[in-house]
Amino acid sequence: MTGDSTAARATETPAPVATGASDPEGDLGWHLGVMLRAYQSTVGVVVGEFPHATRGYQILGTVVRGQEPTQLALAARLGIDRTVMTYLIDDLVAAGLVERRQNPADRRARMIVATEQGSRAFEQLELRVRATEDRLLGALDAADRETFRALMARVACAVKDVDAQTDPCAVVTDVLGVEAR
Amino acid sequence: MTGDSTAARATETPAPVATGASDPEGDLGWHLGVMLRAYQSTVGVVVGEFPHATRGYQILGTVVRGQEPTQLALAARLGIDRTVMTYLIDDLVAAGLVERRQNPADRRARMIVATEQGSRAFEQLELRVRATEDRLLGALDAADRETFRALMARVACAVKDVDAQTDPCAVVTDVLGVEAR
DNA sequence: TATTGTTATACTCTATAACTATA
DNA sequence: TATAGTTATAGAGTATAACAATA
Repeated sequence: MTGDSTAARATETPAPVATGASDPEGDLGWHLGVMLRAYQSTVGVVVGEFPHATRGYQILGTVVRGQEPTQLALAARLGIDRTVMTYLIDDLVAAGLVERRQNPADRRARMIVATEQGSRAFEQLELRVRATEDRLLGALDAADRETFRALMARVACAVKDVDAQTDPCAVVTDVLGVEAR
Repeated sequence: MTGDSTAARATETPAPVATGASDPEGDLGWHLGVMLRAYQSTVGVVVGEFPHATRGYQILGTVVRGQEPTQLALAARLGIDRTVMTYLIDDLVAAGLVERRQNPADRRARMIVATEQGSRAFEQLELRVRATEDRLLGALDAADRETFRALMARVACAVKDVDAQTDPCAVVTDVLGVEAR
């Protein structure tokens, strides 16, 4: 539907093209929004069977990888309020995907670990999610896609560092090594 | 439900690094979330004087550039519900940044145009926003940053096309339904 | 006293539906 | 009948504060 809206633009302003920096290419915020909405409406559907869709998937993924085992660390990493994290974990536990365990080193903190079912479910879903992500990046060929993912990772990890919430994109090394081990 | 979940994945597993695809580098959703939160907490502060921060800024930018003059088109482009757009425009009008005008061709539709004040405010803010965005991409040198922005634009525009909400990233040339590219 | 997690409350944002005025 | 916009209401999501348990 190409609406030939005649006489759209009002009388005075003659040149809609704005100053140099004003090209849409530079609208990073808009690009981010578009991508996130697309992500939610595609990946979100794929992981829709999970308690909280993309967030449940991300939590489970972090847990399966053994990163950030405590609720607070999970919340910080995923940008979720700790009071919200309680509910999310509740639902993941109810679904049998993760478990709360006591940390002998710090009895205040709960360690979140994936159940067998949770690990399997995540493994299966992850492939589909990756495929969906790739389709999301369909405008790029394989090489550009990898470049994009790498640049994205660098940016996100640096940002994470700036925020100083938790460790940056440190590769997973050891789970319980926070205190013991 | 719970209870007899047998030894979920406890201390036995020494290698938390998961299967091939499971490296954090590939977690596009997490990267997107990190970036968006960083965007909101940096650019959002810069444009904090605007009625609705980043969204007000994005709306005003779209209007200043002469894209999507009607509220519905604005809403579709920015992924905002049309009932929400009413309030947002209300506040932008109250702030003297934009105006609602009658479209003589279709008296149902309102055309949103930027006021002088709005255009000036946006021009000034855009420079600061761009600078903030660049700081957000600080992990990348100038060349990588441009590459990233370009790839991002390609992805977002293709996604937009898939969603078929409105026209894709047509370069702004003319408001009157001239399609670029 | 500070921290982790939980709960309850309140607030913000968004979606749903109904209504108007135009087409 | 369908579309653009507005308004009102309800819902989901989120943050704030108070609390208990532990450090």
